[in-house]
Amino acid sequence: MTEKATVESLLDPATDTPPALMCSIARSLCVVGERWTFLILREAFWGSTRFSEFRDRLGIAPDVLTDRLATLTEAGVLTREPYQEPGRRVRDAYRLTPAGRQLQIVLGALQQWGDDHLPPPGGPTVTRRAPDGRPVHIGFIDPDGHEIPADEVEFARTANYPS
Amino acid sequence: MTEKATVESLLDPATDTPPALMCSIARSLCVVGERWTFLILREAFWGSTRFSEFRDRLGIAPDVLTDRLATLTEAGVLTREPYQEPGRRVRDAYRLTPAGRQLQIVLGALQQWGDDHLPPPGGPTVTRRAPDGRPVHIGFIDPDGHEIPADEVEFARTANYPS
DNA sequence: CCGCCTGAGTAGGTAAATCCAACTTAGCTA
DNA sequence: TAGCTAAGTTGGATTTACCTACTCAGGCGG
Repeated sequence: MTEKATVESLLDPATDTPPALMCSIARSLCVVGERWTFLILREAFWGSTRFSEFRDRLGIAPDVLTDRLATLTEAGVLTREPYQEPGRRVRDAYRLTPAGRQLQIVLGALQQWGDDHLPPPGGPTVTRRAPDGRPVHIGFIDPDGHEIPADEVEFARTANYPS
Repeated sequence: MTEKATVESLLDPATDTPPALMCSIARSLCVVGERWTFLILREAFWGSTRFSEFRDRLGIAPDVLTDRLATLTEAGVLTREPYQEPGRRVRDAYRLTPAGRQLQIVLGALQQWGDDHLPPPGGPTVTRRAPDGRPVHIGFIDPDGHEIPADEVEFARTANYPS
């Protein structure tokens, strides 16, 4: 990982990547694992679309933001759409793609863990609710849509797992 | 974020942290958001407990590994336990705490997203199965244990959300 | 047309994190 | 007492992040 690891480079047999770096978690982290990326995504979920919104809300350096937005756009997590307010010039809006929206589960899981184990004074800062108003949590689910307790889930490497 | 952001520093009113950095996601990322951390946790879930196991499986630099293990131990995600093989000297084993085991949902969500959107050639490298053998996925669940589709979940900032 | 304003970056220098290889240390064994 | 090994530590080079200032393009007012 001396150079910036891309998904392509991890999967390229020519690079002698340690096998353990090739799993789905490592590939996801190539896209979303750099510093600031999850926070940028969080802002995108709250509705930020413009460069200056991300920069101002997060206090991130502009060159780093440029880099992260490019990585996310190339990976298909965000799209750039030309966008024009009346009487303003055209500019780009960064919006979540369907693939990006599916990262909501990852963000929600991080949020849930932080609420449970690093509680802020004053209680949680965000709630997740079903249409009927009841609280929603994140967990493992079987094909019928029923929760499976975490300690009953069996993880197994497939034949395709890098040895 | 010029110095290493700790959970304590984010919550300390004396530091003028941008408010958006104080949510549960940001606090979780102080613990698990640094480079290598998720991969170390993945190895811990697969059963690695010793310094050399993490180092050799991941190819991580030993000084970085020392730092990450210390961060995770201080945050209560791992514990150090003295451990002795017969005929060997005592050494420390790093094991997941209950709080650490709950990160399985975050890792599973990353894995699921990678399998869905950055598919490896040859199919998924890991499966998640219920005791009856059926596949398990990760998603939103109501208090009765029934799945809620992601697009029906409403996220709302509470009064405690930093403005 | 001309100068000004604004959003969206780019550039340059500094600080910090990472990487890599070599070295140290503490117990056990011979 | 010397050697072996796991678990780090240390020093120096490289990469990444940070921060400030600057550029660039389009729209607007005059």
